[in-house]
Amino acid sequence: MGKRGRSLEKSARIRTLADLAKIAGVNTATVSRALADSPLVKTDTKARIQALAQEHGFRPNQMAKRLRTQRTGVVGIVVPLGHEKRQHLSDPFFMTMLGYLADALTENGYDIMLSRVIPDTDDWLEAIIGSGMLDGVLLIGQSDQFEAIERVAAHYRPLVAWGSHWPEQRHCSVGTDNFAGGQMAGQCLVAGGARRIAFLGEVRTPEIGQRYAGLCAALQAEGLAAPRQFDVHLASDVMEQEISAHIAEVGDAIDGVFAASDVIAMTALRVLADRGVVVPDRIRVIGYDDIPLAAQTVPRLTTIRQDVATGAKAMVDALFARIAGEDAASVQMNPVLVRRDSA
Amino acid sequence: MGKRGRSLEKSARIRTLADLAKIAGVNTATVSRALADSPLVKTDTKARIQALAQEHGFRPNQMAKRLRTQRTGVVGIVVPLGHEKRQHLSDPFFMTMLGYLADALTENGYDIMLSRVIPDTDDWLEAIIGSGMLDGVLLIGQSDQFEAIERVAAHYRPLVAWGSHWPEQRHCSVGTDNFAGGQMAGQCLVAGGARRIAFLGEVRTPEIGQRYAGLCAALQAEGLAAPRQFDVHLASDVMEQEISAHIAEVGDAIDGVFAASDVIAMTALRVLADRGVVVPDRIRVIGYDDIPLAAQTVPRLTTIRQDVATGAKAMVDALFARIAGEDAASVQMNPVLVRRDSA
DNA sequence: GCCTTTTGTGCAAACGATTGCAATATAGCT
DNA sequence: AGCTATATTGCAATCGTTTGCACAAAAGGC
Repeated sequence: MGKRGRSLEKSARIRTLADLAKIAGVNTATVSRALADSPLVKTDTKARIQALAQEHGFRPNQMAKRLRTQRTGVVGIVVPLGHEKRQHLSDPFFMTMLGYLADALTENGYDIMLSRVIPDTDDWLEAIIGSGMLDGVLLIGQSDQFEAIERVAAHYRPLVAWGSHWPEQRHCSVGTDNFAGGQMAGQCLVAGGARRIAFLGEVRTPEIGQRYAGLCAALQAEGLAAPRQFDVHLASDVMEQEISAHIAEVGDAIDGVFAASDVIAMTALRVLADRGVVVPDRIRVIGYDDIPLAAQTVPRLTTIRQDVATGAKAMVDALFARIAGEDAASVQMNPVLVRRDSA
Repeated sequence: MGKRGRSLEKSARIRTLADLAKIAGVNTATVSRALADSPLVKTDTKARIQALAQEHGFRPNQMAKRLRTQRTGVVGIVVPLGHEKRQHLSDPFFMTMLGYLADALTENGYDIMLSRVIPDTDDWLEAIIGSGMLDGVLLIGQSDQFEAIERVAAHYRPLVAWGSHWPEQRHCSVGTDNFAGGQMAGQCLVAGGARRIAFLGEVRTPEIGQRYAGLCAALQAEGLAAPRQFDVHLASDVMEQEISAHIAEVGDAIDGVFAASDVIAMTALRVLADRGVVVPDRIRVIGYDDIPLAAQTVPRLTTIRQDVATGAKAMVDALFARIAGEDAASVQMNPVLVRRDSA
């Protein structure tokens, strides 16, 4: 006839080290060490405490642990959306990257804190870092925030960004050689017979800007006219209209399209199909990234592959090195042309 | 002699409330209240302290704050991958969902902790919850972990899952009526003239199982034969081969395909194109989800839309209610048929 | 047996914030 | 001026761990 009816068997829940210490008849210190599997505590005491913990489903409070150890075990993954306010966290390339990063981090016992940031104030990165919650930060893409990243990198080491690398750059970045990638795309289009080429994508961000630069260089090397460049927003609801308008504008004046990403390329493919333009016969199309779905389009998309898996691994390796206080240089990987049916 | 003091502008960094309190000449309590914009502290003191904090770029240590307040301000987003060990966090539907969830949570001042879990031990959810790091948990998909979720939901309230709802279910779920969606898909295929239908997808998870059940019901209502069902793995590198094999196996025996997700449908479209099968004339294809890229396929994919945006909002609303101690019922939304060109 | 080592445990001080309560300064009234 | 009500600020306890150090018990050496 106890008043508290529901706590039948299990007496008060074990929530803290102290609780557990009490029922184990030892000090919290011992419990703490036992759970950490410290060699300091006697083997049977350890076993007994661990069993007790298991039985009561006890898990130490992470907040307290982190406060005490000054190690959070959390790394932040941040997607800066500076140039693309309406974009949702949905670009398949970034998402695949996120998946691999998540894998690598979880494997190493780190938790992930995800932020999708629209850099409105200029201290967005400082805010994330200064919260004291993070052992390190991974940026997926530099967006148009190169300056902000540089500034922070000057005094904050455990920071690695996916993206471009510039000669004078201070922050650690991992990425493919976008200039080379752009060149390859250009050469591929030209080799297929294309002469008048359009580039679909905003060139304001370093990554895409370099791809565009590579394309220009390739065309120039062949003695061809500079490409026409069109801005394209990544928000899915406007992209198709924009591309459609651009294609309509250039009409027959082009015979090749280099899209800044596969999603853009796929949309372009769709728009061209609508207009009855046969790809690649009439217009050749090449994308960038090689997202999984790129192999499933009709026609299959020719594209420049960025190897996400090794890229993610490189990012995490670099980050761990920097967390450990070592130094880690930027890495620039080589993109590879994946020749399929669209160019 | 002047005392050592404020003249050293660049002196020791301000890291703690105490540091700031010292240079402000007040107690930590006042600083704490000032930064929290408490009405208890005098307006000018407040302003002075805030200015000082700003100037030194001071941000309070979150770990300490959370330990003290017992509120973490973090919600966990967990993607259970029970039935699909090789899947990376990459299904566009889940990713779009993640984006919307991230938006809604960040808007409300919550941080996100992302876990991609392969439920190897059966207390994976307990482990996540018991860490004391999370104010609440959002599950993106139930996978085949219905039992585990139910078990935890019995004693842990702030938990909301995307997925199916069963009559006897205890945990709060938000999702579309998958049975109805399956029915709609079936009816659409039949209305277009299809008679022998294949279902592409594993029926082990409740969500997809219900879609399949809906399809069966629709066919039965029309007096048609039961559909053929094929397992398909979500890992992108094997999916195409699997589907290809399945299509080859049934050969001319089918004239309609209902894919459990748009990604599967897109791959099916590709496979059919390879075989020279004209969609929808020879085989009609319908997908599920309506991911952004579904509108960009050739031919454009007919599909059953799940409204991610309102779904995510509903999940977050329910979670907040539950965090606040209120009760929130499961919600089941109506899927809608998006008729495009593939069926 | 006495004096070192070696093992195990316990004590208590951090970690850096928040907050109930006490204390003081200021204002408001006769 | 005297006294109360109110606006500010300070004190100190607390959140739940970890860990340096002291300490006790057992073991080893002579």
